[in-house]
Amino acid sequence: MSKLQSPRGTQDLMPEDMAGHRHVMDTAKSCAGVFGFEEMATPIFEFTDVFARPLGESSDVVTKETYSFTDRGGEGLTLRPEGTAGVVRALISAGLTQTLPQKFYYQGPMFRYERPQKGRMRQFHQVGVELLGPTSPLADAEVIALGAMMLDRLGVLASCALHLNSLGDGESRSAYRTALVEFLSDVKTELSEDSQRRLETNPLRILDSKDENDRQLIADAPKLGEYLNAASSDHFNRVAEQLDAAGIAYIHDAKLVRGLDYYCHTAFEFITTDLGAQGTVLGGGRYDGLAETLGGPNVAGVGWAAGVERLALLSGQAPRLDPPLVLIALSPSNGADSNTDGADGGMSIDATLFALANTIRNHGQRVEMPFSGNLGKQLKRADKLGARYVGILGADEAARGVIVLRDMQDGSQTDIALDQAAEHFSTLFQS
RNA sequence: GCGGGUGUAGCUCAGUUGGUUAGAGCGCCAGAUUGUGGCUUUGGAGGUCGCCGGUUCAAAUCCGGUCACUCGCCCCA
Repeated sequence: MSKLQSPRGTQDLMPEDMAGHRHVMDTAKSCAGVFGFEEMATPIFEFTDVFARPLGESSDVVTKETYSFTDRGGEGLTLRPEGTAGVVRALISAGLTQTLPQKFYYQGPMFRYERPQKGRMRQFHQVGVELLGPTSPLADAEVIALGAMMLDRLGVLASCALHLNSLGDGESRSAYRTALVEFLSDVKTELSEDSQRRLETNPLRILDSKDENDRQLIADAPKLGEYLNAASSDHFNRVAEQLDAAGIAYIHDAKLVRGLDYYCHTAFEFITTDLGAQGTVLGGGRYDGLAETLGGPNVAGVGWAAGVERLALLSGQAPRLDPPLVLIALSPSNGADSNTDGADGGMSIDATLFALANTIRNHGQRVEMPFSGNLGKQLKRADKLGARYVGILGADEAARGVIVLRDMQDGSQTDIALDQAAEHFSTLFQS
């Protein structure tokens, strides 16, 4: 439409959009706080290696979707495509691996060069939590419970299903991977084009192929669950046990896999049917090997990230500004019947009103002062702002030392003594 | 990266087999009401029909390209 548009896959967050984002972020932060997760932030760009190694050199996110560049000093940098790698890097950088566990909440923009769709942007926003240190299944359950609480507070949990699976530890996973590749290689030519490619790059991904023929072939494939070693299946069972105890419903989804290489054991996604193809609203899992991959000590971790845009789309109306008190000044130029600059030595009407507004604002109440217009126009403005009460001050009232308080609902007006106006107006909004 | 759909006023959309001044509702501005909002009523502003090119006496309408949005695939939050 206009020639001046934001780059593809980006969007301006105008107040009504921002209100939705803010609501999601505030809700996430407060839920995280209840669980003891404190907010932190990492840079929006990192050395490219921070993402390339842990996410998988061959993963799509790294090979085709990053915004990477060389800065003026010759450093290879990448705009973060996700949050976990940066958080773990920061943990190591700060030496916090000595004082575990650590619980972090974060929020901010991520960048992936993808074809935009509803709920999928090139610059998008995530909220996320990371619990670093514990290997216990309790940690997995705690993190999932936190996610469920947030979704519930946002009113979207009811339309989501929690899918849960175990990818097993490294040993289990590579054993299964070998078995799966062996099985699928025999029927390779029958697989869809995409899946034939995935057989090379990320065979586990074939499990959640949407191709009907693929699905039939997969039905007879070896199951991941059968390849879990004792430690892995025990871990999974204990996570499930905790969720049961907490009354959190889930679906054991043997086909649920993760796109990023660093995941092991628990993998989970909250999926909705209300967003078309972009149904995953919150996803995460355990990533015990990540810290070591980055070159740090062996630190276990589990966490998730949720898409702010997607949650905002689902969670409906977000709170906006409170209704204001509107103060209207009438000066000669807009209809008053005498001058305003304090012939009796007092303050002008504008100044009186401005001082009053400041006092009430200091009490935390929103006050709006229309900048111009006659009384009718200013009242119209007040109505549009959603004001319940309006204060009107003209030369008449100033001379009598009062201000008119108008109730916009029933149209009634009363005089309030000017020297008691601040207190009176403030109490109007305390209910 | 691949395939389908859609681009007309600030917003939601009409616009006939190509035909002369491109419309509606909502919103916006102003008047009726120069110290009283909503409701009503009257009037007004606002469009190079996404952009570029082609066909034609004539293009919002047909054709090609391009950009954007959108749905699906891919990928993922």
